[in-house]
Amino acid sequence: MFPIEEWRVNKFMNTHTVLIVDDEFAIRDMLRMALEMSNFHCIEAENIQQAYQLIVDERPDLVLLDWMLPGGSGLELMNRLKREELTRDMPVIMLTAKTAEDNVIQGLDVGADDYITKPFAPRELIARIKALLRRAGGGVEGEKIQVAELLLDAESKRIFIGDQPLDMGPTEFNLLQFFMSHQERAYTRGQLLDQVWGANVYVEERTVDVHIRRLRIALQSKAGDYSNMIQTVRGTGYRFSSRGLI
Amino acid sequence: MFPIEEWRVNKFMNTHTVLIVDDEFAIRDMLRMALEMSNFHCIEAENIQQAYQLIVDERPDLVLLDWMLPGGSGLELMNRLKREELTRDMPVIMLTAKTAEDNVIQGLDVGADDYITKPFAPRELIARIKALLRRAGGGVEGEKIQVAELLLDAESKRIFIGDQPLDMGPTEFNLLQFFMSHQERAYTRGQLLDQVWGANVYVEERTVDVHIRRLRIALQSKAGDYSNMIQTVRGTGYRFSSRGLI
DNA sequence: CCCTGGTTTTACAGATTTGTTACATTGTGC
DNA sequence: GCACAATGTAACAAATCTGTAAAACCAGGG
Repeated sequence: MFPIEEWRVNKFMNTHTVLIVDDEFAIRDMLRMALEMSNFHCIEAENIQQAYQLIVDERPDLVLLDWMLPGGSGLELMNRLKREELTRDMPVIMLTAKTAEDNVIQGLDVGADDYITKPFAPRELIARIKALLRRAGGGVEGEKIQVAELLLDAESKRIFIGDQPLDMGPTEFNLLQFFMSHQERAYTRGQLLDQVWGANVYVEERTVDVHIRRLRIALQSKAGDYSNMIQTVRGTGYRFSSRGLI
Repeated sequence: MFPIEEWRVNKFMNTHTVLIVDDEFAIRDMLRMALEMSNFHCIEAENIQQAYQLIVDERPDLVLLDWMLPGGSGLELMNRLKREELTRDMPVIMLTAKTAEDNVIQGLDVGADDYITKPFAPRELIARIKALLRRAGGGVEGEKIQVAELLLDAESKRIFIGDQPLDMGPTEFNLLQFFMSHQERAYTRGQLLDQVWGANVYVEERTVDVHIRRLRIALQSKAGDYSNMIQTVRGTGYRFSSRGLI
């Protein structure tokens, strides 16, 4: 396989992806600067359409949304995000230019999770982002999920059975992480692709099977065999379940 | 979302209908080619009137709509679709050309569920269509129905007696799901075929008997025997009842 | 530029599910 | 009790789905 330590050091380490939505290049650049300083990974959009695509495709952990955008306010996007199941609980911070109190109230009303008025101190922005991410679940510190002796540590990106670390690839890890945080529910291959790979990536559905297999293999270790928690749901897809088979 | 019958039919036949709206024959042809390669069923319209007609008549699963159309832009159709209850949930992908002129509208959110700019790779189009169909149809209610110790968990697609999961095929599961959500009522074989198999599916009525038998067998487990809840209504068909047999 | 580890595609084998048929059994009205 | 219709059963071949191995592909590091 591969040494786990190594890919842990890549750019996805324990970084969160933040989508910056603003039409002014200068602002985007400034924000990117500030965020990357604090180890966030940034993607940018300059209009609503681009933003929506990126949100669906890349599933950022948080959205920084400018209130004023040409051709439809950020409010429009906001509504849309809150309307759809897939994006409903993605945290959004609204950027407002002036301290018009109405705007602030409106922004909160539509479902923005927080707001910040320009100009602002980078430290404040970072603080708010971290707070939101923490609140959104998972948190910057990384989560741990345990089922019986099987322990997933999101922060270190490792899986243990007891205290024996398992060896598996990044995709297998992500798959397992998704499964362990969505137990007892059957997912189609398509849904798994959406959730684990990201929407709109073009890969064959059968690819999922292959990774499922590798995950199952990885879950069989001297310390214990948890491979039967990854269950096949014939005609549908797969499911993670700590309850017995059949 | 979609009426359940429709969803089932599509699922069963594994073919979705896509309406292509574009005034240029060449484009329509190209799109049709790409789509049929991936097992989609295509219908075409070259103007808004035709398109609307087809949408109402044939209820496609998804609409591919060109932005530039003679005699009223695609925007017009878009608005209409989103305004009407009947068509509001129909996913629409907007085709936009990447000319400077069109950049003006780039930022506008007209309510399309996704956008793709010409020229595009067929693979990308297919990927986006699939993702969208998944999102549209994926709102399946995750219900749990319990009768005595018998528990149907739609989300995980499993049946339990107590906490012992049962083993049965997909068709048996669907059959039981239908029965458990329509208890105390007799259905003819024909009705069951319509409801569980999907409308306009050609299978012998006696096939139902066979699946009823398989379901009954599945409902007999060490943990309990619920097979007598599937009752024969002589001269009519079958019924699910939690009250005892007559 | 090649290596290397990881991912995706592909092809095929094996397993399960499914619809049908033929035959057995049951129930009903006479 | 008989005849007949309706339903239960078992077996089978076709269709589908999943598991698996291996080849093709890709990106990053030397």
